[in-house]
Amino acid sequence: MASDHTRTAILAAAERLYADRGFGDVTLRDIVAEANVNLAAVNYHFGSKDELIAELFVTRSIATNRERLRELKAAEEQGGGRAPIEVILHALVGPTLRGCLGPENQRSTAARFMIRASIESVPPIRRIKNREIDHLRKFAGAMRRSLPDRSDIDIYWGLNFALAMAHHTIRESERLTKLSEGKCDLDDVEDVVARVVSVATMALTAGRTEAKAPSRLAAR
Amino acid sequence: MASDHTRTAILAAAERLYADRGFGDVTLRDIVAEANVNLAAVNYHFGSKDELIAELFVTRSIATNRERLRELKAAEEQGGGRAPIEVILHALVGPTLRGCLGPENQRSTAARFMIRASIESVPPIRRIKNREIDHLRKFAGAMRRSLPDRSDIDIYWGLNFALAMAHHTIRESERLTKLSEGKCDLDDVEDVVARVVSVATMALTAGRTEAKAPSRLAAR
DNA sequence: GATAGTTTCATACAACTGTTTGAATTGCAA
DNA sequence: TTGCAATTCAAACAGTTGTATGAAACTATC
Repeated sequence: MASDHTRTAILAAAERLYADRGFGDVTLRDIVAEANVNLAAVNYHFGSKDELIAELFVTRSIATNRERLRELKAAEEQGGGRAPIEVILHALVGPTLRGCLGPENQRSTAARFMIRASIESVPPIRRIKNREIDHLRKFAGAMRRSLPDRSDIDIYWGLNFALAMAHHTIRESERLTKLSEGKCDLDDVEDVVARVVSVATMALTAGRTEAKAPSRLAAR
Repeated sequence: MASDHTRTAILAAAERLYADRGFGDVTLRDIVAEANVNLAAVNYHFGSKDELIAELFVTRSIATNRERLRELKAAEEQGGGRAPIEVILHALVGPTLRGCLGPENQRSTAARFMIRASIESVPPIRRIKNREIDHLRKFAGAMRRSLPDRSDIDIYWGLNFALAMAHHTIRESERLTKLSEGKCDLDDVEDVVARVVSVATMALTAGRTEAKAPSRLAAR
């Protein structure tokens, strides 16, 4: 019951501050000042600072994961249980990239928070990330169904590289912009997604079939 | 002058502790206890905690960078100013991967420290990383010479993806092992390097020439 | 062996952290 | 209104942090 107003205000303020300044130098006192609530409110409503961070991260994580699985499921249903590998990879990296890149001024606080979380990775967040493996396994399964002639090893490496490119591009987007002197346009999110998916697809299909047609050809 | 013994002991102890437990929860008191020196010694010899961390990181960084440039230069000289793209990529990701992967028990403290630095990225380290762009530009230059028909945009994206795969694999090596149930062997460093180089090469040469022969064919 | 410069040491300091406390206030039901 | 629970609040707490101090111990030079 109750208005929940304080709770909400703390969550919003914390997300904003963490997104802007990182976990390292944002204190509870900064948060409650920004939220215009009393210092003790954080411990009253959340138990501890770590639980506050965890709640923020979990909320955003399950939103992203749900989005990913929604795309994946739709693709597999349409393909009769077997989706093209590009579509699977698109479902894997699309939601994250779409959430975390794009014009900075229209990037949501939630997105900027998740970028921070991927850069700094404080203990409470690291604990949660470890539980993400089950979620990734679902994608590995879909990839195996899509490319039944590829070994598990190759599947996992492909999955790893796809996530690598997506996350690294998010983490180091500033550096890539500076390095390329603006030539790499990170605001064109769909182009970034297409590049990541394309390379990951090549990684998974090289020396086997054409990149375009995931097939069930010869075994290794 | 002087024996430098204290200085050295502090550096060694700090590197070991940071590598094992992360920057977050290693205090100066932990370090001086491990090094068997007085608390004030850190400030006396290094000025501040941040300067100690910075010194550790720059030492290791320039070692890695020197190694990378050595490989790159040798390759370009042998190729008469133009090295095959695979060899350039090998010089880019090889030293880091070789330093940070491999059987855990024979992984150097320096390597484990650098992994930490890439995961946690505290302020003094972040400041130094920003100066790494000049170093990367040298590789971009070599890649451009190797693939003169590719646009700068593609070069930078290829560079970005190569670093992405290498660093992410290091950062998340534990997770990949767990996810693949040990099927992906991260101790076989040369296999990992080959995989990263192979995928990055494909990314840079796809739709242009065969992956094997970096050539000077038709323009885009 | 006295002197000057460097290095070590125990200790204190000042600031900041997340958390707790217990009293005041609020909101709502009877 | 009365009573009771939920919430807010100011204040203090307990712990830790990096840093500074000034005296002691050492080292090498003359």
